[in-house]
Amino acid sequence: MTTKNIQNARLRGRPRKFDRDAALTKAWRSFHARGYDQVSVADLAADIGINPPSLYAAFGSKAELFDEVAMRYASGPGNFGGEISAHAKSVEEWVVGLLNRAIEVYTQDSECRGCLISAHLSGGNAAEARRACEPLQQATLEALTSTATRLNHPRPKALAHAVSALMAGFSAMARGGASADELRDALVLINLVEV
Amino acid sequence: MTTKNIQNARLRGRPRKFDRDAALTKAWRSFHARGYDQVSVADLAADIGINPPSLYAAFGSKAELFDEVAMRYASGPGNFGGEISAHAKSVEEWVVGLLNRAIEVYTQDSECRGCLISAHLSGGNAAEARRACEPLQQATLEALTSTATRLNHPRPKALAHAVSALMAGFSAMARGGASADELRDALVLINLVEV
DNA sequence: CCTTTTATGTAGTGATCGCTATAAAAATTG
DNA sequence: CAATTTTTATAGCGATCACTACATAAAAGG
Repeated sequence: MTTKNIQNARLRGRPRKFDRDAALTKAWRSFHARGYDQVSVADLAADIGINPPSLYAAFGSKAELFDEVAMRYASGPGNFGGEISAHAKSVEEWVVGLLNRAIEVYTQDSECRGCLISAHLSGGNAAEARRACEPLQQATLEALTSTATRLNHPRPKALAHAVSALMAGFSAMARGGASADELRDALVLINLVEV
Repeated sequence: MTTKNIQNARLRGRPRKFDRDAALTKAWRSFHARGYDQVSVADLAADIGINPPSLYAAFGSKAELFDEVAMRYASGPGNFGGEISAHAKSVEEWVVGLLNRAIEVYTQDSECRGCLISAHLSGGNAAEARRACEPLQQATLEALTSTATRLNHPRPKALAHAVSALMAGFSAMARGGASADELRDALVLINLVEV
């Protein structure tokens, strides 16, 4: 490590023509909207406004690009539960807040509906896409269990599975075209009991 | 219609080498296990034990084969809710019976987990597969609404959406590897209120 | 200036995709 | 038997896939 990898360190060669971060956002939207298998490398390159060799130089491969997109999503827009979980004072407040927020997030963008991770795990996508999403889904399940434990729920793992199932269900419904109102109407009928 | 299309009427040409019904079952298992996009026509033909031209002669195209598989599934193993809905005497009995049965069905076959229809709607599968599943999912939602109405639930559409979301969630969890016990433990924490 | 380094655009690679042209095989019909 | 009908297997179609070899362009270092 003789040369520092500081963000704005001027690199030697020809400067990159495109913004790597904006490219990741474009790729994310395509993957989220259509799914890993339905987005070709040519599609991605065209969306970003570059040619395939530039995409490979910047991201390695389609699978590695998806890895990066999925991790970015999981710690960004897909992590809406983090703050809610951290501030919740009771199981009821937590679960109601989380599920209502999920409904909002899953329906607010008409192109990118539902959860990117859930969609790529439950559907029939390529093995490399599922492999990228599995640890992220596992981390979410562990975070839910941890919060349920902190809030003194008697069965934290079962509650985490219940919340996870509901979020996956809302994601699937949202991707199938259900509106936020329809999902909210459904949610008010669902109670998660404490024993 | 001079010649009757009776099932066992001897047809003229060379007899078919394979059993069409057994072929549909093989195709169903492949589509269910791996998803429409991950199963090639060559895969299907090899599973059935025939060559691609025989598959096209019998089923028309990959999309039409999937159509037939999906409709067969929706009126067969995917229709486990029909009997439960017909016999239920109360909303609670109905919903609990339906969801427990869904957990069984979605986890009993280690290769074909979850719901074929839900998986192809929520994931990123080809447009032709989604198009085949949409009316089947819609029919299920209408059947749920109808039963909720018959059982005098005050908000039948909302309850149908809630039950549908839970089933889609269990399907996604099952496809992600959740066990029947984990899903049952989650289910006992979920109550669907009547108002 | 020249060298080095990195990114770029053109133009492909081999593999696989869904699908089919063609002719032989296997049955019924007359 | 020959004619007709349908299925079969072989072989390969054009299109698209993820990916890359190659030469050039654009920057920094010396």
